Amino acid sequence: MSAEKTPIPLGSNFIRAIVEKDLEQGVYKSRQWAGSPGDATHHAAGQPDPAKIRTRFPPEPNGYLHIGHAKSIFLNFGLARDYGGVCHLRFDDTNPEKESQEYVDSITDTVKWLGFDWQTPAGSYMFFASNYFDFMYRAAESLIEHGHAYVDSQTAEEMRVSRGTLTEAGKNSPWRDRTVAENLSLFREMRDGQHADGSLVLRAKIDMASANINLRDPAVYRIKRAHHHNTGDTWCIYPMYTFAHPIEDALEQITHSICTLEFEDQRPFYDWILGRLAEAGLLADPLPKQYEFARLNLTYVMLSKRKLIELVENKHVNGWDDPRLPTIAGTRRRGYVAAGFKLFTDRIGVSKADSWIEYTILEDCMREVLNEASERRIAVLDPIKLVIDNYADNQTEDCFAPNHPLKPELGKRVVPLTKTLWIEREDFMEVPSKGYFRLTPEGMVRLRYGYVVKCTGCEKDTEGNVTVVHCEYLPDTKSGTPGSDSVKVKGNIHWVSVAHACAAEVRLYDRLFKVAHPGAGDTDYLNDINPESVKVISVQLEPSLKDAKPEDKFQFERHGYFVADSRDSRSGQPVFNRTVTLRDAWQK
RNA sequence: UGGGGAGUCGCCAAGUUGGUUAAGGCACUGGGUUUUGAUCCCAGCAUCCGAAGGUUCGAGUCCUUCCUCCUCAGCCA
Repeated sequence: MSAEKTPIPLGSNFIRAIVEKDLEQGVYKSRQWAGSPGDATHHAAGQPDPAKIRTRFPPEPNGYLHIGHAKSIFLNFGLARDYGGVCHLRFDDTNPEKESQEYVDSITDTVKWLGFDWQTPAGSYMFFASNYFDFMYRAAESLIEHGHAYVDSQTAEEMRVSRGTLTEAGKNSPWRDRTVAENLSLFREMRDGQHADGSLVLRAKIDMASANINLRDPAVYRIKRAHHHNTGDTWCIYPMYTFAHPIEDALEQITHSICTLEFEDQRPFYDWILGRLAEAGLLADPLPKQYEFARLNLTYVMLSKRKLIELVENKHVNGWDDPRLPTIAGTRRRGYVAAGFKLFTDRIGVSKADSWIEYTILEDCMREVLNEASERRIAVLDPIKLVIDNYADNQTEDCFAPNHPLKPELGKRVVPLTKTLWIEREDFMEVPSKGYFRLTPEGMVRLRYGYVVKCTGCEKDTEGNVTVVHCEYLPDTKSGTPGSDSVKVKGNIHWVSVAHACAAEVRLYDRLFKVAHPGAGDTDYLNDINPESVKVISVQLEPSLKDAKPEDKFQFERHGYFVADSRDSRSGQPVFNRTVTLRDAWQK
């Protein structure tokens, strides 16, 4: 082999580099897997883990997944797929007040739709943090027994004050030195419901003077009488995320625990918990490691979970699957496709730099896969009549339109031509602007898949609006016949026979926000909502579109990609949503 | 003013232990093909890596100082 530089693989990023290095050094070789999550003894009785690495996608079921989650899903599932590993879908359900089965269902739907499955020949990899509550409780007692945790009787407010500030150390709680026995019995009383919500809290005993505020004796268990969607009323104490998460990862033998940047400060605590539990023999090396990457920011889009909930609950949009929303459910209804999200995540990469991705990148990704995948159809969105004056009144003629210009194997369909057609209002200009090459008085244009026609004039209403355009066709120019292109024209317009057209509703969607960074500074993001984010219009479709089924996707030639709405389409009466326009070098 | 991060072309983003012409994608600009002003093809597009010093034969990569941005003070995740 020569000493050439090896080419950088496409999609290389710092996390893949870490995984490759770990694999090369055999860091995780000694891991055991017992077939299900569990503690050190559980896995010790298992087999060497057939999965080279384990990652996880750990959503809290308190909302719908959005485009930012798609980035994380492709990262985690993609890593597992590419390196002979497995990715767990794990519901991080440690706060019963915010979580629900509805959200669990929407999340599983979304993950499946994006193309991933936790059902494998080796078993199911869907887990719930709440199924580990028993172990977590045991881990908490272990911490107490080893002097690493104590029950604090301070109020939340007292705790806040004694935590100190960013620049001043905190003060020890007066309850910090309770004996192990006292802590243990108090903690058991907490579990047994003998204390009021919020009256006591279990805290890790680390260092109230730490420069890292997250290490100033963080809370690990709180009393909260709430019904849990999975464990019901079994518990009245629940673990905090910072305590629970590393444990969830360890029980599942996760190797690479990937999260977003805001958890970076939490990593020392993540390692601290795991270290203490390993010392106690509850967990075994090698322990999971946490890595952080920059979350997705998209221009013109709101990806804050809290604000998304607000938009839905305050009816600024129509539900979680409103096609203007960046939820996966919304984008799906808009006509976005999983392959487009895959392309998108590959294209934007993964790094630790805060960045804003231009929304057009996502749109381009959708165009790219939709162009390849979608059959073409004709739709006139802003119809005016075109009358071919020299065409026989009652004649109907078949024209043949290819279903996909790049895929002749997809065949052709018949579109009927008659004397009176619908054409786009914008395809005729009485006084053409510079460079315009569609229909103009005296001008010639081809009726796509039909004849070349010569404009002869137009009719207008009293306000001067064009109502009907007149033309004459050139009989020897029919598409597909010999010599049809003897007359060269630059313009090419689409049309639908008035007698055959199917009238339908189309929703033209635009961005939900009119500014690149909604709510930037201290402004209210609600003021940045685009009042024209949706326009409902009545259109004329070619006859074959009448039978479109919900979620059928097409390219409406010269317009863009459209999808039959999954909620409002009826048999024989489809409603279409515009997914994204075609690129247009003429306008815009 | 504490801790933890990040700064490479308009937007992303590769850049192993310093090694000689700074990947790639998107956008953009030219040109070609085209019965979608679409697609596709071809070409161009950072003497420069937040700034200033320094070490070195050689620095985006090492050292020093500085600047900017993000993030942390929930019994949320």
